[in-house]
Amino acid sequence: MSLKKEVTIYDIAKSLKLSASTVSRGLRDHPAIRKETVRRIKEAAQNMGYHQNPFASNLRRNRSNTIGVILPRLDSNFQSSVVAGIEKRVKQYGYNLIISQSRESTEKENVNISTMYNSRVDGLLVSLACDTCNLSHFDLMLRKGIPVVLFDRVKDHPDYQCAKVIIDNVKAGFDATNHLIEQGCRRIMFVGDNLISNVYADRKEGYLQAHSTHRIPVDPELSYITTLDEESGGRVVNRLKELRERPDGIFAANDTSAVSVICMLKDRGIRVPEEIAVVGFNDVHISRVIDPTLTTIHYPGEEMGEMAASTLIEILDNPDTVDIKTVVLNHTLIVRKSSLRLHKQPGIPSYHQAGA
Amino acid sequence: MSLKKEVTIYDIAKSLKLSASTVSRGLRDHPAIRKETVRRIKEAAQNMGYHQNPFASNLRRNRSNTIGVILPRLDSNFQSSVVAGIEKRVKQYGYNLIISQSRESTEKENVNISTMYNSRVDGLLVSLACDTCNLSHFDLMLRKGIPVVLFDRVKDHPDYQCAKVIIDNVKAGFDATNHLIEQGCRRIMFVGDNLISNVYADRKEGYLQAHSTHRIPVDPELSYITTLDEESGGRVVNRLKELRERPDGIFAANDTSAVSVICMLKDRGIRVPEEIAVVGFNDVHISRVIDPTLTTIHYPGEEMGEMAASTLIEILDNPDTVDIKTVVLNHTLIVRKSSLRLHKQPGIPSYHQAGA
DNA sequence: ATAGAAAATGCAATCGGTTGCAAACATATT
DNA sequence: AATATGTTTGCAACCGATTGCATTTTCTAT
Repeated sequence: MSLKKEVTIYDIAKSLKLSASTVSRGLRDHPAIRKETVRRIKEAAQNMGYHQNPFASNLRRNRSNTIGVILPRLDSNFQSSVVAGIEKRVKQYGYNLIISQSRESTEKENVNISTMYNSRVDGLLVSLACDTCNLSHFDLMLRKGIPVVLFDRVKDHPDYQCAKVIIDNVKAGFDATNHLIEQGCRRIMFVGDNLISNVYADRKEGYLQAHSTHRIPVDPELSYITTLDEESGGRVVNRLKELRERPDGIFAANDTSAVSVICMLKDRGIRVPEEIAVVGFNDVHISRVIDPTLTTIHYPGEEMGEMAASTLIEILDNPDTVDIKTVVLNHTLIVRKSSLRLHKQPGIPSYHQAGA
Repeated sequence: MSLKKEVTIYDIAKSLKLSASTVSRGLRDHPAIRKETVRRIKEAAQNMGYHQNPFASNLRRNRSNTIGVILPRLDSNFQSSVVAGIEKRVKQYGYNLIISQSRESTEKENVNISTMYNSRVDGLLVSLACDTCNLSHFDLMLRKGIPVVLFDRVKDHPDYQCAKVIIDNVKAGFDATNHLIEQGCRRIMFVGDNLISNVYADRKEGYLQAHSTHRIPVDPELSYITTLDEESGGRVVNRLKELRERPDGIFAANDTSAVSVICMLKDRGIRVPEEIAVVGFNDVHISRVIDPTLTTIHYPGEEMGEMAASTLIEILDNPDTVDIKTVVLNHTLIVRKSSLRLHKQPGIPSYHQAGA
């Protein structure tokens, strides 16, 4: 297929009457090579159009310079901005990225791990599938000492420590629910996905804690678990009919669901926030566009991606000295119209725009 | 770092008292190897936990089994669903994926191409940055015979044929504009991004053609070029004030912009669609959620990704016999409320839900 | 039983860098 | 001038799989 042969370090060596080792070292700025020689080598490489062959290099060094990413889905607003952040940071440090989606299935996750393993990734960045209940399928990696950094959807491994980048979902769930309570809601529905996932379990925990802080009893009937997709609103609204008493607030654990809920409530002629106040989670673009605009928890996807990537790269660069940490990023409650039932109070702005 | 050494074909060979060549051939089902031997080899490989070392293999075969993807941004609804489609198809055929974003800059695009070249990708899938006006930075790849498949945002190369996967943007622009005209609009504003990009230029061409078909004069003042981001609505609405006569319809060349426009129009108390009808492009989720729901052009992102990947893989598998083709996917006009100014006519449903 | 063909396996070179260690060269010290 | 010390460079053995060609084994036909 290709006509021209690739230029190799041997070609450079020959043209400069040096050995391949010297060229190899020169190109990587090895201190033992004289500066002048390094200059000549790099100049020749430039002129001859040399490109390092990563396979040869990786084969010898037993390293791939590649980081693998496994996440539930790429076609999600939030997750793709995380990937954008990862890509940005990883490129900065000269790593490559290979990406695959688990489509929320532990089984596919497992297949992806094998693929990543076979591609000899140096490290892994993972946000777990919804129904992943333990990390045993990562043992293959972990036993080999390949670092795994988890972000957003995380779990603990009984034997290995993994670095994590998360937000405080309990606190965030608390903030969301607390806000609804302060707005006068007393029967608040929680809409979450699979509680195996830390994000939903923790958000629910925060929901419960807010109730107990305010000494408001929790009606277990008001917790509703369902796939938080674009159609979830219909299911939530149907569920309302089955309840003995209608809720006056809904805390949905993601914006997609919250938005869908608002649409369906409006469809049924239920006023938001007057009859039912709604709070979502994620602060994706759509929450600023829906009418009424959606009160939600903001957390920084791109930053989370960058942080996860930095954390992994730090581990790769200092495999022995670095300590495995958990980074907790800040979240913010963004109050918009979907939850505002009180008149504005002086000094308390009723409407915040999301930062940046 | 890693404790256990990897199992190699030499280990398998030793345990079976065969040569490494036979093992290598056996694992790849070479016809010269006796079936029984193949079975034994594969069994041993399985038991010993053998994983092929792709670097050794790639080094020798001068192939990477990796496909590179370059696109403007990952954190876009549409583009991430394209990637989802690519990922799905590429995995099916046993290829790896490396992904990078140009962030709409030709310069970054160029850097990405170099990186991809250095990683020795077997082929490239590209959606061009907005300001990319020619394909000369791909010469490095093309001269080496590395196939490049373009999707969505495409261009022609004077010397090399590249396969393409697109929609008929002229026709789509026509459909959108034609619909507005049929709804009674006579002064239709076109909002597009950089006309260097085929997608915007073609959509505008369709806009013009629709006018000429209906013998409606086009007021050049009504074409407005701006970055089609989440803030574009403000700029569009400001622009309205500068016009001698206000438009009665707006065709925005993507949904993000159309949605932003609707929000800003509502803000100013201008009724949609009664005073100004709006049509968008892409049919992203948000267009079903905004009030009024957005009339838009639907086109299949995931399918486009799958198609682009299939096309590339076909070229890779038959480098000599395959012919370089352009695949044109279907688009559909999805009529929703943002453009509906006429009373419903019997037999013509006024509201379509997007398929699937 | 045996030549000749066909099938199965092995040898050894190769892909292109990397790296421990030895060798060559340069400079400093006495 | 000779020794010691430091600086540069080269040798050669890898890393693990692939592949053209030679060799061995097995099968077929006479």
